[in-house]
Amino acid sequence: MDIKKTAKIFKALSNSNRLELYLKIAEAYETGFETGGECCVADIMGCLNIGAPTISHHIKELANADLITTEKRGKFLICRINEQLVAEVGKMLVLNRLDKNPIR
Amino acid sequence: MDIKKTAKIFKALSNSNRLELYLKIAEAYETGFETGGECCVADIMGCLNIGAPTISHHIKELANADLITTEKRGKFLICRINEQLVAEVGKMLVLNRLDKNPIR
DNA sequence: AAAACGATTCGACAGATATAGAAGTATAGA
DNA sequence: TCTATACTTCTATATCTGTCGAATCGTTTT
Repeated sequence: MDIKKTAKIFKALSNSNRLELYLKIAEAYETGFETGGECCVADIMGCLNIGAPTISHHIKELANADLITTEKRGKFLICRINEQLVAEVGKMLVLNRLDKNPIR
Repeated sequence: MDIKKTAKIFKALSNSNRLELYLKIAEAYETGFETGGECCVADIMGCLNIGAPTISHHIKELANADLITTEKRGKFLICRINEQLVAEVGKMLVLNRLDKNPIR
């Protein structure tokens, strides 16, 4: 993955409210068996202390960084985690020094 | 780990140059057997197209997020990865839905 | 002691960001 | 069809950020 895209991903997670937003979606994704792991904006607005326009803006940023995907269903916006990308980023972060230099 | 601290870590990695800086340090850390995995600012200045004051500033941000530790040795500043924190963040990012919901 | 070197601090500034309020759009329900 | 709901768009603003040049500091070399 290229540096600019990676930085963009981190930037999307660099704001407390946006990170919390992301974690809420991830949580719904992990626990949501029946619901299919979905999460809509109104659910979130209650927990976070920010207005709807701001949430809308944040969601767009998360989607723009490919961290989530969105889908309009009726009047709701459904958010889902982009599982693959998240896994990729997670791997990239972790050092593998110990594998290369087993003695240290 | 608390949300604010986590957001701060991501913010530290959210700028291309700073991320590259971090990766350079990580690289030195991974390959640096003889050197002890250290890395000084002057080494970096060559690769990145930014001035010394900016690098100094970026390093402080990385250190402030606990991603790296620094140590003054003579006129050099030595940077090292905070291996433990990085591993922690990496883990936090990864979803564990599959473990919880093995059927899906 | 003087010069060179590596890094830091300060001040400035253009550009980005988070947020809100007001108004708008589209869908759902009565 | 009217109203309510869920979300978006637009606009404005206060704050934050990345970067630089100039000056400075501490260490090493000559």
